[in-house]
Amino acid sequence: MFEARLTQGVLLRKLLDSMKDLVQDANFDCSSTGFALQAMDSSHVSLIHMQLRSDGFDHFRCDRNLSMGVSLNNMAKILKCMGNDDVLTMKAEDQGDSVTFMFESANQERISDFELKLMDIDSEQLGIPDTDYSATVKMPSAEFARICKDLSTIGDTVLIAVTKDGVRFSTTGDIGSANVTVRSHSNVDKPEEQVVIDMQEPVALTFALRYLNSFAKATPLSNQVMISMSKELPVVVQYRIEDMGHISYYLAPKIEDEEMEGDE
Amino acid sequence: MFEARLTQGVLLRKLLDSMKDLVQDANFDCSSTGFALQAMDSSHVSLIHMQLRSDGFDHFRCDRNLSMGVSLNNMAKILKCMGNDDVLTMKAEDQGDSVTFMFESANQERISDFELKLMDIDSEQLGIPDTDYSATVKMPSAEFARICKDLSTIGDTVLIAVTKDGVRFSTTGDIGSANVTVRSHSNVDKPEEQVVIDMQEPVALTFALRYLNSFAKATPLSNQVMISMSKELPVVVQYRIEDMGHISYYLAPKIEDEEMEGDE
DNA sequence: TGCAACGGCA
DNA sequence: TGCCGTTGCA
Repeated sequence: MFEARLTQGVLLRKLLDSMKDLVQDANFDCSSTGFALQAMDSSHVSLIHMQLRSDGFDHFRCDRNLSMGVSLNNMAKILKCMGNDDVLTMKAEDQGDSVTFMFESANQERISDFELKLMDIDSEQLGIPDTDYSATVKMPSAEFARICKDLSTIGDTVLIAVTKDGVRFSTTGDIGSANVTVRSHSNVDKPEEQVVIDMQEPVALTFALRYLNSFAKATPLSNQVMISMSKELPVVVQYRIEDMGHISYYLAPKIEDEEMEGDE
Repeated sequence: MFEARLTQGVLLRKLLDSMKDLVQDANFDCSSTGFALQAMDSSHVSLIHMQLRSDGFDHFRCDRNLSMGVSLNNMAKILKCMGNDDVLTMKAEDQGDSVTFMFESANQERISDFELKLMDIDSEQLGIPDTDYSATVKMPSAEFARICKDLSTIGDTVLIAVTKDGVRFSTTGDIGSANVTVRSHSNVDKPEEQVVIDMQEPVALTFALRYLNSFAKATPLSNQVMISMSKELPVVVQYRIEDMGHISYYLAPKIEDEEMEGDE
């Protein structure tokens, strides 16, 4: 059987809120390693990969590898019924057709359990190559979200250009154009505000803002986001979940990079 | 060229938010005097006149008079991308077809520039006669906004009647009628709450609440509003922008003044 | 479905 | 007083 206890149950709710708009149904893979999910979004353009390591849970038991197919929307609905400070326990039998979510309020005054039916879902598990990226930008997640949202009022795509000093987000649309430049900088007092650029060589790639805005739904999970890019490869937008794992989004670049690269 | 720097960039955003619902497209007139706009609303019923003096800017340069035609909606969209504490710089070439808005975050960590295409807009510049008004009421802008909003749930028009002691706002509709009377009073400790009436002779005029409610969008610009009236002349609803200028709205009275004047 | 105003909390 | 979370509207 599978049983996992998470004191910060709210984490799983945030995870579901950050995935359910992109993916309808998906398999959660439970193993002794942890609790993971990998899925393409409904339009088969972007890929989500989420992983919570077993040692991040307060209790974790998984006798046999288990693949639980769920409707992310319905699972999110159930997790909305959890109190903000509730402790979450998930349980599933090896041959069962459902998963149970138990919520315990901090003082045990209220205990709820919700059972969600499982579904059979075909899933192609894609191998994600472990790439050395040309450039990685670590920046405040809220700032990244804000930039993507702002630029979507002007255009549909964004050119992300990384140089060693900073990262520039640019777009063009009917009403005009926009550039937002964020400079690399550290602040010892406020590490959550730092912008760190780790660059082997400059990269500039164009992406559909629509997807980046969906990825930014994960902002509540971490106050920093890591954006990794290499020429002609999908960008990785990763939010680390402290002491537990991460959620990462992959999105292939648009082709017109070079054309736009010279724009101002 | 034209270049103007405003530390409180948020002021311009508030100005646009207060105009964009009334006017689609308009010309901003830049001159050594300052940055101004005058336009009729789309239904040609009311008039907006906004003026920011050059000395209110932190830097102001305008080599030649320039008339920049913009879509207020698009300009407002761009200004929404500005951070609340950002410093704003506007730039336009004399013969250019665009204006650039640059936003600098307080610590220069983030610099954005947005380019907005200019448009050719016919504008009849109306002369606004410098009238001595029969009565001027200065009152808290939030209170004026609240009264107009409240009265519009009852009726479509408001009779504003000024006597030396106070100002009465009255309306009538299908479900009943309403009067709100605000008394003149000063409070040395809280000047922003004072109601000052400067009256040569009593005035009572009727206006469409719909427009007053639009004017009240300027409430965030100032905590006081000045309402000036003379018999049979358009009312002026003016919000002062500290150390910089003002935005004023003009609206002609309805004709049925005398009929309603006796109403209670 | 996404944004804006409002109210509650820190 | 400022920020966040929620709710209501477009």
